[in-house]
Amino acid sequence: MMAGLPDTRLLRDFYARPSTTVARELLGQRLVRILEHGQRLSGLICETEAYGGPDDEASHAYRFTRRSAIMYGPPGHAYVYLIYGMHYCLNAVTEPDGIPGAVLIRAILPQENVETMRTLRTGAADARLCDGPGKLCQALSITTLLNGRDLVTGEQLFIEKAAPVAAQDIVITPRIGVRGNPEVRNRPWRFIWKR
DNA sequence: CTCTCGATGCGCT
DNA sequence: GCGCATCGAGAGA
Repeated sequence: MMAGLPDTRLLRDFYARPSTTVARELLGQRLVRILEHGQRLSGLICETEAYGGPDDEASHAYRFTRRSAIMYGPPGHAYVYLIYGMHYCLNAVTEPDGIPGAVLIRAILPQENVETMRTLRTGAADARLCDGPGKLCQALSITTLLNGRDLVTGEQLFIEKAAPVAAQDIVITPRIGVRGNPEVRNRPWRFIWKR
């Protein structure tokens, strides 16, 4: 970025906080993907989930493995993984370096260059373009090629500060697809922006 | 609208 | 070899 120009990108300190705080505050922020040919795709984040470490059996970082290592590393990086052999999921790594955590981005409201997203998601109705973690990755052309990218300094994937979301417009529920003991299952770690 | 089910590759035990 | 932080198609209500 050019010195002297206003920078709206979320900075390292934003991510270096508890995962639940980051998950809540990511609502309303703008996820930006710059394609190889320079086209800018974006959408406002409207659904997130927080994931923890060894105290959270629903999290990949429940154990330290090669895949989950990134969640133990410095905040503000992308964690992208393949699920069910065909869909990708995008997370932002949270918590200070050494403390595991991440926020799964589950849905966005498409904003810029929606025509391109439609091309990447042929057959999907507009209302269904980006309303799931695998869907938004397909719409924004996000794959494991972007795993580990720095969201604070990178050029192809980052998050910009946008209008804050009022607390009254946020619905909080347990996370989707989580099994295991009820205490973990029922944690209110899913955040939805109801517009 | 709801429910069920198959696809498909890889990380981990 | 098992199971997955999912999606879309198809059936039924």
